Formats: sequence, C-alpha cells, structure tokens
Amino acid sequence: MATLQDIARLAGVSTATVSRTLSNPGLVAEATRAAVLAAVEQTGYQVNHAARNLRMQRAGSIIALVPNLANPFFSQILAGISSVLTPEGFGLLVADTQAGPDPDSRLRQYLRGGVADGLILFDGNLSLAALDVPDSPPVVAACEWLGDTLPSVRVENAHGAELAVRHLFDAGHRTIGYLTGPKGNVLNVTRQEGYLAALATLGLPSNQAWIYEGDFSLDSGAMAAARWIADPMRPGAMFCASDEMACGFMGAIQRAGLHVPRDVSVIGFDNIEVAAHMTPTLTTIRQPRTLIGERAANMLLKMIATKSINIETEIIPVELVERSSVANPAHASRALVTQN
Amino acid sequence: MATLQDIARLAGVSTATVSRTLSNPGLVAEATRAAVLAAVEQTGYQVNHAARNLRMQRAGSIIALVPNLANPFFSQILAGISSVLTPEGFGLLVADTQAGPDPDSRLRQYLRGGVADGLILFDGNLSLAALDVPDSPPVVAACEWLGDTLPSVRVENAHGAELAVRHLFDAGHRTIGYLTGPKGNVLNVTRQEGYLAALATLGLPSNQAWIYEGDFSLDSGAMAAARWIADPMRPGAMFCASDEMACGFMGAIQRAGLHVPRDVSVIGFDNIEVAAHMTPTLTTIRQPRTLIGERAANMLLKMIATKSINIETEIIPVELVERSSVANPAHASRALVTQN
DNA sequence: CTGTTAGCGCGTTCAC
DNA sequence: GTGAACGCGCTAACAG
Repeated sequence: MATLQDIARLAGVSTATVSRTLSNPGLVAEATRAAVLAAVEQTGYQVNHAARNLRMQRAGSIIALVPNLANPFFSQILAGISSVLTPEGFGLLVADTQAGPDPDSRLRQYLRGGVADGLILFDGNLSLAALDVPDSPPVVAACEWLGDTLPSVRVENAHGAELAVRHLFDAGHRTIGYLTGPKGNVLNVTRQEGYLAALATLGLPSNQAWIYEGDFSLDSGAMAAARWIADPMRPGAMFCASDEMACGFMGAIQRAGLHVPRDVSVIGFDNIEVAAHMTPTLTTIRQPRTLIGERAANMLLKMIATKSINIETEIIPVELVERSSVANPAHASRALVTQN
Repeated sequence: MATLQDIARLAGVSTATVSRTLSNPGLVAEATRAAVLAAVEQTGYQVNHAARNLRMQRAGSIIALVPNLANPFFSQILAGISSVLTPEGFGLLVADTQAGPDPDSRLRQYLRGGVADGLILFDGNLSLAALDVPDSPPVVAACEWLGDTLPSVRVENAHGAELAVRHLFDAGHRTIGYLTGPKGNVLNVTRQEGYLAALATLGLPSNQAWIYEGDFSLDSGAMAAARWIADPMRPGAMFCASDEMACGFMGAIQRAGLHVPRDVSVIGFDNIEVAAHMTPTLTTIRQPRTLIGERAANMLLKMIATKSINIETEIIPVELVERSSVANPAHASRALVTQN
C-alpha cells in the first residue's frame, strides 16, 4: 500500500506538497501538481484515514444509535442520514442499543474515544446521565428525545394524533379508542396526550377502557384486536400509535370474520410503505422518515462544523393520508344490513 | 481528553506500562496495575481509536455496502451483522451504492484507504473489476453475488422457487405464473430458473405470457396485478419473486373487486414481517435474514482473523411458510359460485 | 510556491 | 516487571 512518502519520492517533491496537492490543490503550482497527480494515478494511492483522522483529531464518521436495527422504521431514516453524510465525506456507523448488555455504558464508549465526530440518538430510553461526559462530540436526539438539554429533531406527534382523531370524528365516529405504544415511550406519551386533547376539544367522552396497550409491533396490534373483539364496550374506531400495530390489528380483525372499516375504522401512524397496499388500504398520519434523517444529519454536521451546541429543536410536520380504512359508522351499519 | 501520557504521569509509571495494563494485564505487577486502573477510573480515560488503529494498521470496523439503504429488507440483515460485530469490537459502517454518482469508484474508495477491515457486499450490480485492487481487505458477497471469485453467503433461491411451484401444484394449480424481480438481478434469474425447472419437473406447461415483469417493489406488484386482470389467458396462481410484490399484487387484485385466494392464489418470497398479518395472510418462502447477516459477518471476521481468502460459499436454507393466500382452484370456483 | 520540522496518541521492540 | 525510544501516515505551522 503506497503512502504519502512514496508519492513524494516518486514525484520528486516533499510530503507536504503531496498533502497540499490532495487537500488544497490551489496552493501548488500547475507543474508540480501534475507530477504529484501522475504519481498518485500510477500507484493508485489512497489516503490512510486512520492517519489523517489522528492528525486532524477527528473520526470521519458519525454514529446513529437506534433501539432496534431490525426495525424497518429506521431503514429509511438511515438512508436519509447517509444521503447527507456521504457527500460531506463522513461515514455512517450504526449501532444497536439492544445489542450489548448495558446500553448506557455503550453510549459512553461511543462518546469518548473519538469513535465518531457526532452522534444521532434514536433511543429515548437511555439515561441523560450517560450523556454527561466531558469533551463529548455533539449529540442530537431524533424522534425520541430526552429532556430539553439536547438539540433534537422531532415530529409533530401530538398534532398527528389530533389529526387522526379529528378525521375519525369528521367521519362520524363518537367512540374512538387508542392503541398505545410501549409504556413510557416518549412518542407514545405525546401521541396519547394528543389523542386525549383532541377528544376533549371535540367534546367526546374519553374512556380508560378504550385505551388498548400495545408496543408498536405487528403482534401487539393483533393481540389488541382479540381484546377489542371480546370487549362489549368496544369503540367504533381505533387510532393506532403505529402503522405496524394498525396492520396487525386489521389483519386479526378480518381473520376473525369482521371487516374494516365496516365494523371498525382504523387509522395508523407513520405511513409505512405497505400502508397503501393493504386490504383495506390504511388511512394514516405520514411522518417523512427520509426528511427526519436528513434534518438530523444536517443539524449534527452544522454543530460539528461550528463547534457550537446551541440547543435548537426542529419540528417535522406530519399530514393525514386518507385511504380506505375509515368509514362513517352509520353507513357501515347500513352496508352491513344490506349485505346480509 | 485524557491520553495515555496523562494516565502514565498520574500513576507514576511509563506509557508502556499503561498500555500493557489495558491490553495485556497479565504482564504487569498487581500493585502497578491497581495504580494504573485507579488513574484510568479517575480520569475516565478511553483509548483513542484513531491512534490505536493507525498503530495497529486496522480500521476497527467493517462496511456493509447495500444497493438501497431505505429497503427494509436489509434492516434485519444489518441487525444480524451488528450482533456478531459488536461483541468482537468491530463497528458497522453502512453505505448505499445509490448514494453517490459512481458506485464502482465508491467501492474502490472503500477498499483502499483502510476505511474498513472488511466489506460485505449486497449489490450484485457492481463490477467485478472494481474489486480488483491490490492489498484490499477481504470481501464477502451476501445474497447477491458476482461470479465465483468471491466468498459468498447465498440463499437457496432456486430451491425456494421450486418449493413455491410445487406447493401451488399440490394445491391443484396447473397454470402458474411468475412475477419477476429486476431484469438481470441474480436473485431474480435464479428464482426464475427454479420456477421453470419446477414446471418442467412437474410436467406443467410454461408460458412466456405468464411471466410478469416486476422489480421487487410494492408498486411493481400492484402494476402487475393490473396486467394480470386484463389478461384473458392469465394463470390461476402467481409466484412472486418478493413478498413486497406479492403484497402489492394482492392489494391491487382485491381493490379491483377480486379475491385472493378465490380468484388467484399468491405465494411470495422472503417472509417479511407483515406477511403474517395481511389479508389474506401470505404464503411464502422464508429466508432467514438475521442469519444471513450473522453468517456473512462471521465469514468476514474469520477471513480478517486468519488473513486468508479461501473462497467458500455458504448456503442458507429456505422453507415454505403455509398461510392462506393459496387455495385449490376448484374449491375456489365452487366457493365463488356458492357465494354469488 | 515549496521543504523542513514537529507532533497527533498509541503499541511495541529492546534494554535494563 | 518496567521504561526509553521509535514510528504508524498524515497535516500544519514556519521558514525561505
């Protein structure tokens, strides 16, 4: 493997000149530059990143810490991050907080040691204390945030919940349930608050029994459906805190011989790709995942470049995507009668 | 940020001793070791990776190069990779061949420069020539492979296709179509060969008109459904080269007022998570994605450790997952008659 | 415009 | 069992 030295020798110049030619070509004369580039071409030289990074006191990469890499929700976000990092010459390291035994200590490890120049945090369950290391690289919290001490990229979660409830209301629903995410999860808490606030605004009753517990997963949606079916006081519409749960819920409902939206209207949150292809197609709240990744990456890059840590918060808008999993309950009953 | 020097000074020993204490504790006396560790504890010292890597001539990470990071198919594979890399102290870099302008040159960049100690390739469209760089770190091709010059982790694609066709045959189907992946894609080619081979084995007719073109995506599945509906000679069953397409296909079929499996049986490939929750639930060929990632990572680590490049091929088994998107066409017709 | 020099922080010989 | 010294490959002052 050729080094700067080799190129210098080959081109008959000093290593400094080679270095300059590669990183700041304007500073070097036309002729020498040509000689250097020729030598580079000839040897197929590539800079050694470890050496450059050591010298420049940087890592050349940023790290995304997610709660579960296997969750497809993050794949599009990672793509967004990658798309802004790559042109800037940064690598993207990914790590899973669930991979090791102690998430907090792993976080510490990443913050020290110069593994990365910055960190994007997607796990709201980490402790703020773990972040408190001196001289740590900048950190931005994305999607899930921890307190107000970190710059963050968030989504209009409460607003999304309100849009969902309002949409069900407009469709004629007066009994609207909520299928929750994991207990304590920030996203879930915020969406649930939005749900309750919307009910209050619309003068609708809220009922603890209409809140079904889930954990964002497909299976938890299916399990909630079983409870919904068995519930004599079940609501006529369900707002699910994630599309995956909505999907699991609808599937189980229909396997039980019931029908969406005839027997229950369903609305999700996320707008995952399959939402548009399910039967019925799923009405949902879209959160632009690529954009979330891009914004988080940009925010982090800005912090790295300016070496400043102004704690700003960027809010990503959501929007209702109307499809066919929501229907007017009166019409639905009528259709039911007609059909049977 | 504390360095080895600082620790050495604080503990009253030399930097060599500190280094030994951390990487080879057995070589150092009990008392001095305690002193060093105390100093480490006190300062919260962490080794500087850039320096260590430079000294040890390694990168401390491996890189996964995927054709499209946003594709959720890879998320579970990445999780598998990460789960074996993390305990071994390697980081996982991810990169998207579509991110930049020239995929091949980006590949070259990763192979030189010591960015990573190894590379897992998921994109079969890269050129083999780009891989031909001297002193490049080990590379393993996963899922999609290029020639036989690379160690690879593959899935029983042809066998999976045969399982699918056989299953449709056993259910009573005699006209079986194939919804393809992208033209030229290795996975698609192999699955199509398996499909044709199975038809031949079973003495079934093969018909060019029953081969519908797709590209693995949901949308291409939906578009194929439109063509299927318009086709007077359409087959009674479709084997789709990916679950996403099967999903898009079924959705469009049902939005058109037809019914799966009454009007057409559908079988997919992958066993993505939603497959078990769709309406109807999707019969498919399972390929264990986490396992693929784990195996590829292990193979790469072994190559890194032994510095050898024996070109082995690991084949990951697939299996049929029976659900409810396949039915006997005779029964289906009868049901149709009964119902109307 | 270019060369000389001096480290970045660490692991590792080679003495003692 | 421990310390002194060297260099991994590179960039950034500082001269000239």
